Amino acid sequence: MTTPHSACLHESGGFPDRKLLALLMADGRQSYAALGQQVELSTAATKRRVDRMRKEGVIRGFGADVNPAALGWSIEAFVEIYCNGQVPPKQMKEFAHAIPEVHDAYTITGEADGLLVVRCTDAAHLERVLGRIRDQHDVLRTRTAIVLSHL
Amino acid sequence: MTTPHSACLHESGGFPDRKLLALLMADGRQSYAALGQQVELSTAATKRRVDRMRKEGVIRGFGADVNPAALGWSIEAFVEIYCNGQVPPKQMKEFAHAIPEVHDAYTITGEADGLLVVRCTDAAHLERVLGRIRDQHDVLRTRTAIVLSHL
DNA sequence: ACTGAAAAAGTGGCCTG
DNA sequence: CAGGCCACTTTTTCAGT
Repeated sequence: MTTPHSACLHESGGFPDRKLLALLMADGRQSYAALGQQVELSTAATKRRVDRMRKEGVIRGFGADVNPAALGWSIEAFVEIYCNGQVPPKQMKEFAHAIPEVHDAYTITGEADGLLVVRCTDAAHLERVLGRIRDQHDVLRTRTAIVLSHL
Repeated sequence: MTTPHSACLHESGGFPDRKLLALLMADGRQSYAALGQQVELSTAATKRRVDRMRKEGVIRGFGADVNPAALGWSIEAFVEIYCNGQVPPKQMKEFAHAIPEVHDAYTITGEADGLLVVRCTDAAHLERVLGRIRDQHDVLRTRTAIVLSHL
């Protein structure tokens, strides 16, 4: 579910909202006062807009961008999974949740049925995780691409 | 460059740092006071730790998690690119920067040479972007997987 | 929608273990 | 050093216009 309930920014007055989103994506800890100056709105008006966008699901939340290497996750890999017959997204989700090294999971078009983003501490760890993925029911095979550089 | 300068959390005293990172990843707008309570540290000590982790590059920044659909990006796709000979990451980076619909770019191991994460407004838009990617020098072909669901 | 006052959060100094 | 404490500034929040 990528689109929760309401979706697109209504065109009327959508301009400050878009700018607010850009500013918040660049620095999610800015004060409402600072944001307000940049969009030429009062602090209160700025906060109301941000609160509304949060309630609408336009803003899903705020997070920190943490260097994975600093936490010991030195290897990142994309793992395509090829399944037996059709695999409902629900099942994908469940088994992705069961493996903590899986940081993102998608169902996709094309040859593969799913795509996992996996983070591991080292090659041996990745090998073990791939084994666990392949041991899941209905997973026929995997195709792994290790990230060499992130641009 | 995924690892800027210093990297791993020093083990001594690394515990509150890890917890802080987890808390900040879950909600990057919490106050230092609230964070401090959860790690049983004073407000000032909490801020000092967060500031240090920012300087060290452990925390790269803070951002808002924005629903792409709300901005009109209704299609997301992974595009593998297959190149002519070897392609230096620098070149990948340059051409990825040249196409604004490319939101992430990786060089990877395996059959493909690179992987792009692309966001478009609709199928026609995606088709145009794929055309532009294929028109780049040294790009032999692409292999696209459109995201059906994000788990 | 703006204003201003009260409450809360951010920031830096200083001292202790 | 890293942590707690304290004073000072900025920001947020909530009244009453």
